[in-house]
Amino acid sequence: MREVSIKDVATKSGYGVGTVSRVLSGDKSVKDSTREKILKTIDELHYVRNVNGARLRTKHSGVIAIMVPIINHPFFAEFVEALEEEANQAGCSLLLITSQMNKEKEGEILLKIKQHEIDGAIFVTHYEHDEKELEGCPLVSIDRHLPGNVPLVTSDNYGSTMKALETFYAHGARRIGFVGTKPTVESEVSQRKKAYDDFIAEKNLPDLSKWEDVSHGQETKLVEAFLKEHPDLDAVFASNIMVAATVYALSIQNGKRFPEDLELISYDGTSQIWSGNPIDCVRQDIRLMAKIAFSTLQDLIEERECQPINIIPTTLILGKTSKAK
Amino acid sequence: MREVSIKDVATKSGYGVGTVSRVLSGDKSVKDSTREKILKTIDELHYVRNVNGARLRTKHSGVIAIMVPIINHPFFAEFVEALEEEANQAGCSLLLITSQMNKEKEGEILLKIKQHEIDGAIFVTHYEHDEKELEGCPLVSIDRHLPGNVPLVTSDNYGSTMKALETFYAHGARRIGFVGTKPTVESEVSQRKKAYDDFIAEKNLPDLSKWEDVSHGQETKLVEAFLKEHPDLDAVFASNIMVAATVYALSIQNGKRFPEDLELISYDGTSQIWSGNPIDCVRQDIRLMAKIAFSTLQDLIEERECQPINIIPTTLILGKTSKAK
DNA sequence: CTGAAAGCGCTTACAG
DNA sequence: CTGAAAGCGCTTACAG
Repeated sequence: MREVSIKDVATKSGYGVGTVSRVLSGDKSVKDSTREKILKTIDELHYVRNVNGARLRTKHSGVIAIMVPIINHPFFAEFVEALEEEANQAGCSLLLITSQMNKEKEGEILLKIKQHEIDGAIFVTHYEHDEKELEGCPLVSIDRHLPGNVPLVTSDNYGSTMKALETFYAHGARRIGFVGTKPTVESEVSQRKKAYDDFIAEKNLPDLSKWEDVSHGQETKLVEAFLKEHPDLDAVFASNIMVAATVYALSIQNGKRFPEDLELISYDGTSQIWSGNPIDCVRQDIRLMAKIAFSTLQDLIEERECQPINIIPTTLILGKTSKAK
Repeated sequence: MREVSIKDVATKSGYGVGTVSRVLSGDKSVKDSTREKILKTIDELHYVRNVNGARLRTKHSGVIAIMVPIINHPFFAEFVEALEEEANQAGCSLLLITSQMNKEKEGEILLKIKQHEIDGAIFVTHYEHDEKELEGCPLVSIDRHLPGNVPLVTSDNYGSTMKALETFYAHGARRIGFVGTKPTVESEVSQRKKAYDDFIAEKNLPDLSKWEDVSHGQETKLVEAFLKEHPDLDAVFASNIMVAATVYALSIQNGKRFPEDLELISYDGTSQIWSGNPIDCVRQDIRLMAKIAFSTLQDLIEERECQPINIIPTTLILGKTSKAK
């Protein structure tokens, strides 16, 4: 049995397929009484529009892809969730692609765009293709400068870190540490470390930092080494929440109390590490980042002008593991 | 400028579009020399196949959807990641839909199937539509019986929980607690509680349980109340890792040591709560669950017979927060 | 306000 | 082993 198509609706309602199509797309020019009759027929026939016919014709799929290194990570997960909401509001579907640090998968996005499977994509990942390949592909990057003129959305990494460090300083901390996982590829995230370096240089403080390229899930070793090297810290700034949670857990196991014995602020304080996660943090406005990223991508897809660099402000959430109020 | 289509390849190579299509789909019947020439032309023209033409014709999209309540959660995230890998290996793309406890979004999946946007979907979520609606839609459910004959994939909730409880008992624990978040809708997850109930009845132990419908992120209150009600436990079984992590964190903050003062085993020990997460657990074989779910869905899509109920065995990971070895 | 027709880019029996 | 042709289901100028 053939599925019911726009033709069946046209025949049964007594109008042409063009008019049915106009009703489907909400075209204002259709007479009200016509619209009603057609809608009634659609209902009677349980007609549902086949998107592949439309996509073939219009050359737009209404699908975008999001590419993240991994999904089981608070920041990436929250970003994906926020992006999905943005996309859905605009009537778009979201294709998920996890790069798993696998370069091949990164190229797949470009292929999918050329295949007209997706209209564009957002990258929250390392990417090392050359300008030539990216040409003509609607792409937006998070936290990382891409070659060509791919727009960038990032948070205020430098300024927020600096502000957090100043907070420690203002409350008397002088032995201020910094621990973090260095990104494999240069990205805006490195501005967190740069802020620390500038800060200690300016205040003439000792360099108590550990900043290494460690894969996700291996943070424990990094943090253990860091805490062993610097057993007498007043305060620690952690470059992300996984590292911060490890600092917190290890220190508590060693009988330390926050903030009395040690202060801690983390970049990236997404909500779900464990329920009731108390760590003070620089909170990125992930929803806003997703919103800007999506609207920028839409501009690109519809060939409008767009902002090449978007730096989203953050909020400092304090009161539990640092002495600030 | 028009994009290059299969017609251009046909014209330039001197063959018909049918033959080009056969080369594209790897049809064996094409002569080697022909294939080579066409491949060369494809390369020269930088031709890329438009999937929407193919989808319209074949009525298959090669896309499936995964629907989870939220993505920022270790179990769901790992499952999605595993499923993506399965799908990709089979040449399928994965559409992500987060239900956010919003019933409307659940209906969208069905619509997308009817619209031919996706070939089928996997549900890891509550679902309350009636049998009629699900009819003819290729769907697989995780952890939850759906109306109609939607195949189910789940882990051995009852048996694994029982085994963990027996472990406590074997090491002398008698004040054994159970704490967990009760699913809003009846699901296989409730078998964990049932195992506890049966266990204490059989061993004639006191009921030290708390099992309530609490939303994700609100586990702290539940656990606090539980620990206050039962301050003198020997052992706790937590129905999921978010709850377990909260039990762990709160107990450590109160000076308890694991496993000396308190034993703890969790259902659902995914790796990333914090790096180095030490909690003993019933580990679900998420990869295998994803694999079975995907292959079952494929069977449905291609109208083959499939197993209606699939119970995947688990592994008990012990040695750190329980006294077992 | 509406219809007839062209065409988006592909695949697949069918015939040879 | 290959070609010509039909058709998947839609949208959109164009004409009236």
